Amino acid sequence: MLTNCKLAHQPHDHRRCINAALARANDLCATEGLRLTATRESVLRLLWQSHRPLGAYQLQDQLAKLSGKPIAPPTIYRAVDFLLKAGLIHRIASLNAYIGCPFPNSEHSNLFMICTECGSAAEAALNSINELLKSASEKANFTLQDQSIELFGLCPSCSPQEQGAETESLTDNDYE
Amino acid sequence: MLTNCKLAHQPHDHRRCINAALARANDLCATEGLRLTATRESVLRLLWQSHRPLGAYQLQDQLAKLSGKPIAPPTIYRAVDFLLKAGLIHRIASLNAYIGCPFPNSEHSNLFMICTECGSAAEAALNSINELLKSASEKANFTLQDQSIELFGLCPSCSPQEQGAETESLTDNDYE
DNA sequence: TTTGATAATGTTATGTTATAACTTAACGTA
DNA sequence: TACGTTAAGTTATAACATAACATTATCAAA
Repeated sequence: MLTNCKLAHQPHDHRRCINAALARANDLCATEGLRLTATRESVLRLLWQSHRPLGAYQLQDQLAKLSGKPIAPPTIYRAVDFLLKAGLIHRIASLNAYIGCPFPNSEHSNLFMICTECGSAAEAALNSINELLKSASEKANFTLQDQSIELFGLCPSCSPQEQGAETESLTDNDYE
Repeated sequence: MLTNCKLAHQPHDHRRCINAALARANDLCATEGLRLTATRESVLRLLWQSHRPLGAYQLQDQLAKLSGKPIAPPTIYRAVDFLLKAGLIHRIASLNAYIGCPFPNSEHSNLFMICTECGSAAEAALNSINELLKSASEKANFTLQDQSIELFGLCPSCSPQEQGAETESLTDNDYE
């Protein structure tokens, strides 16, 4: 399992997340001949500022504060569309919100663990899930094109159970 | 796998679907002491009229036509909320739309196969998926409360591949 | 270095989905 | 009947998203 659970659900220094995300974004744009403009970069930064998914109008407010001038919704949606198409962020449909992708170059499950208490969300990629969904689709003669898996519950920090249990079986990236 | 794939994705007589759904709804309401009022029943009927998920404002239009008088959004949303809480319908977040639940009394996976071509949607319940998601959550110390799995692709009727392949491995309810 | 094509952004308005807040009607019970 | 409860009507608005068109930036080719 590839995931950013530990980072996403626990307090930590986001600057490293942000820098790593920007480095990945710059790489990708250089490779693909895309332009990471100021607005797009700001939106990506904002999404990495927290591990909570942010809605378009939250992004609008924050970007307006940062830039000191009003920002219109289309500006936000354009930046978001660009980042979505580039695979740098994801949309979480049940929240109408967006979140940075921690491993844009890897195989995806589009699986998110969303904390109903604190709002944080972690992404995970799981081959076994992908295979299971693929085989279920085949059995149903359904030509699978895309998937979205949203799990709701309590993140480690918000869970009532003892925090002691370590998540040692996870391959947790550090993204430095 | 418990599913209504065959029915959902192929043309058939919806009257049996509707009648079966209403029977289930009446049963459930009798058991739980809930009221299936005229509005709620109409919304449930409309949702079973097609196997396409319908949005709130589609329901509004259709209900207005049926009743011959304008219907306000809250009326629809109240009926939808009631049916959701009763477990008689589901919300498909990526579509902002609602669909009847074919097996309200069974274990759920909240897994939908949504055709990007014709818009039909089938529900499936799969123990193996539920177990996999449960164990992945446990590994991440995530206390799973709820889940939503939305698969996008081509239903059997819209798939380019030969239609001949039978879905014999499915336990497909007929809901009569 | 101009020019012209393309990409990105600004701007205004509007479409779409969902809910708040308050009022009225209908139903069940004593 | 009066009362409590649940549902529905009504109006307005919040929240999310896009259409349509004008303007500006970018960059390569003439």
